[in-house]
Amino acid sequence: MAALTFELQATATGDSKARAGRISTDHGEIMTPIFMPVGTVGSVKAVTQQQLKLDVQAQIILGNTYHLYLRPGTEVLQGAGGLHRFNSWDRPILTDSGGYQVFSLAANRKIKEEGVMFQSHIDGSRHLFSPESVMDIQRSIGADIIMAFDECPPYPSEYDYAKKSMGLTHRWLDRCFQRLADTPDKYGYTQHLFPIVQGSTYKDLRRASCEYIASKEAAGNAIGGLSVGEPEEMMYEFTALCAADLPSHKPRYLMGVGTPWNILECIDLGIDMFDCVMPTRNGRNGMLFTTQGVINIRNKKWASDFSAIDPGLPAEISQYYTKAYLRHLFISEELLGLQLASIQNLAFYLWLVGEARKHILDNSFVSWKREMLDIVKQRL
RNA sequence: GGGCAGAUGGCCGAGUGGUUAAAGGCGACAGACUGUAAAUCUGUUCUCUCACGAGUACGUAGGUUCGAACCCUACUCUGCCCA
Repeated sequence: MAALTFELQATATGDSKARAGRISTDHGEIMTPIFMPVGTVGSVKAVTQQQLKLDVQAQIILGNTYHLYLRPGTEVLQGAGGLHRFNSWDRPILTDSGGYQVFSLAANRKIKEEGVMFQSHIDGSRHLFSPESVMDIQRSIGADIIMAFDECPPYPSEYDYAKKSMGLTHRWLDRCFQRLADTPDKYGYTQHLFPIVQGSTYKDLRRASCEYIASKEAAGNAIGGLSVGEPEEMMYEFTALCAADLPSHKPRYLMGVGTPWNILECIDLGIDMFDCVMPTRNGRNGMLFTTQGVINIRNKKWASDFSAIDPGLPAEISQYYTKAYLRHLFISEELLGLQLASIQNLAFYLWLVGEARKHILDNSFVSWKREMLDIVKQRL
């Protein structure tokens, strides 16, 4: 079937590097810039697939190799005919490789040249993740876009460690490409590997990594190892550096970012794809992102606020339910609260990137972004 | 009418002579969360003070003691049992 293609539709003028584009996959199109809801274990927590389509307007969602490998396991996923059929999501899917778990499960793993020995967070059992096994697992999951197996070094990292880690990520990348070339697509559509730039917070390493990654001429390129605790300005600095060094005719994916203002800034720097747990996790913890600003819905001030959750957002639930009711749901630990907050936040994120796209297309991105930043950062 | 048990901070509940403004839980009030080990985690929660610190507080009133939430007496209230 068709290859993954990227059509660059517009680029902002002046200092802005923002662009609008269209990614075509065998499961449909993705209009960029885009935010991708995270559905680690094959489920965007607390949100149904119907809600993702109708309320959130999600175009592509994520899954995670490490988590899906542990549960339900590749046998079940293959039996289902891949993750799309398993979770009934017929639009594009991207799977992260487990590289982030090398970082977040640091206490339970050991990194070697061959790969990473993981101890399952579920039952403590030991598993080896190698570039080859991770490609095989992602073949079984069947995502449209699959990520290279990388090491995401912590911040801060010593130069020597960052350099060695980057080298390892690059060698693993070669093995990922090789394995992918050696194995067929399983479900009749094409899977595309995105390599990941590393190099921690060292400019020469980041440049070298970008050069190496770009030389692979992959369908799209990702920037990893950022938003792991470094100052926000530093994250922007390295995003700018990497975005400038990665090819402009391929989508650029900034992994794990971020807040609404992070996303606006990074769109400005030339990023096309984002993912982050923030809208869902923070939503479940009572933090709402709205077109008016940020709300902690558990705060007493909302107890008798009968205005809509977010009057400025087109999503139905944002209009239909009130802040006071949503607060009540949170205080009462009603599950519906988790669902409404998650949908609100995701719908807001998708609205935000959609608006950004509109303003890039009609060449008004820069002034719109400036106004939007102030609103979106505001604490209500 | 008699017997027994009990009364602790918004609530539940530990404490039975000094290191107790009083454990713990709940509730309440804030904060954190960035390729998800997260419907999670952290902090505050008698009054006054930015703080140091001071003042009040373990049913009520009195007493013993250098010192009492803790011991004694009376009273009030609550629960259970017997009439």
